[in-house]
Amino acid sequence: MTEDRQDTKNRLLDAAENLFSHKGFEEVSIRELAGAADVNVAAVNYHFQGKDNLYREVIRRRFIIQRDRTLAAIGRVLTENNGKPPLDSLIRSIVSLYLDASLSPKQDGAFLKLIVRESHSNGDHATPLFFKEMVAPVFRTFSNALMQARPRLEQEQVDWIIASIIGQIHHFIMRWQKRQSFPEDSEALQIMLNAFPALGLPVEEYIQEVTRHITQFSKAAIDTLYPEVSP
Amino acid sequence: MTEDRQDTKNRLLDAAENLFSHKGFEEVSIRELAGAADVNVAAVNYHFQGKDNLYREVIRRRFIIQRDRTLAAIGRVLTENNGKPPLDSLIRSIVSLYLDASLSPKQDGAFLKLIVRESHSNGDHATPLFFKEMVAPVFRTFSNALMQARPRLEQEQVDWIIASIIGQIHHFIMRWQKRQSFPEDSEALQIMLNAFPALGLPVEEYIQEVTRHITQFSKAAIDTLYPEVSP
DNA sequence: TGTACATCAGTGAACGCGCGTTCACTGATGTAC
DNA sequence: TGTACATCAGTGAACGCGCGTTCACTGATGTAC
Repeated sequence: MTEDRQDTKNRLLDAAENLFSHKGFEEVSIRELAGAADVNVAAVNYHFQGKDNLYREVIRRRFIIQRDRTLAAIGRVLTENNGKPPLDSLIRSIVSLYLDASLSPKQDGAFLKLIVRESHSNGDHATPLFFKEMVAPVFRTFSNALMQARPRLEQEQVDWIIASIIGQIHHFIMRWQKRQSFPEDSEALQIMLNAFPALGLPVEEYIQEVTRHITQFSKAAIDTLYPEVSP
Repeated sequence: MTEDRQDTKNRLLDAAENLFSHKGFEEVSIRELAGAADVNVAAVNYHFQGKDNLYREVIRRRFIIQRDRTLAAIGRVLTENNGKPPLDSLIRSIVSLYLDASLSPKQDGAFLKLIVRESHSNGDHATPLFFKEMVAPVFRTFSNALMQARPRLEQEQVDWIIASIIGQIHHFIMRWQKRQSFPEDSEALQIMLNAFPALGLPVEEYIQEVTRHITQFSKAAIDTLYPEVSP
């Protein structure tokens, strides 16, 4: 079968997606990948001409999926509200989409951690790709939707608002990841749980609570700073 | 002189602080450190028994300085206002302190990038130290100060507010760092500047603008969500 | 004051290891005549 | 239909490299008698 002939390549892609998502680029070795895919070490270079390319291929595939989901979600909020979406629906849809894709075990791999990782890393393995295929279109669409929701907002104000929302999303994703990486009885974990008890919740409830908080916090700020009705 | 006898060790510490701040733990090799300090490779192990310990020593020294500055700054805002600080003064003091320590070239090393890095890394090189000596006391003090400023706030609400503020701070620091790491004429940089023009400002103005934004955004959210006067 | 020894900072070279990559090879499938 | 050759997925072993670390050593300073 033709599937059989592609078997090694596909198994490598699957293993790579899983391992890269959970550990990041540098922390996964080619031998580890080959082992997980039950494949020879040389296979990575045979099929992908290098570790970097395999990473890029994994990343591109997932980023495009998430980008399309994001654009679709925003589009849905727009059409459901005849082009004038409520601010909180808009924010809520994007926040829950990203948290879900990043943290939910239902998702096919916690791949969106890669976005946070990619945002913070200094590496060049996939950054240009990430900005061109993910950041640019998502920013543009989200930005436009915000201006539909609040027509008096200026572009520069929207830029700042988006930064604050994305910053919060990343931070709450990071907190969850960090929490997971701690030994269950470590002092650091105690400190973390004490400063932020929500990290003790099951993941689905954590996602809900974070979504609720970011949405209401950001909406409250926008409503107060940039009121829509003239005084 | 006794200083001469400690010369190698101090030169290593200085070089380590500089290099680790700018590149992170994994990205700095012992040979690089030794080269920068004009010292033999074996010196790191001789003086610090390993790369990890050198890293921890650098980190501890700097974190303690920054922690004490933070506690002092919050204390100052409190005493200047007789224990009832205006919310925006409180937020502004902590935001500007962190941005300054992270991004300003006036600072003795951009060492606070280490905090962002340490927050997001999965490594264990200095994390317990970081949580115990930095996160815990700063959180407690900031938390108490917020409750002085808004006595009706409950602890759980304060936890969420702090997370949102810290999340924004980290994100704007990250954006600046990421921007610096891009080649001057890259497409990714163009996309970034387009989505967030403030990154084109000189660093001092960037710090000012970010401080202004986070402060007013967060204060507006808090004022609206948790109004101090009963309706 | 002089000598013997201990202590210490610092060195140069080498070690072992894991990494990404390369190379010569196998064995099955497809194609040409 | 049968044979010769090309193409391709996949392999096993080895290569070169940079890493953190170790080891035997030097040479200056401090201490004891």
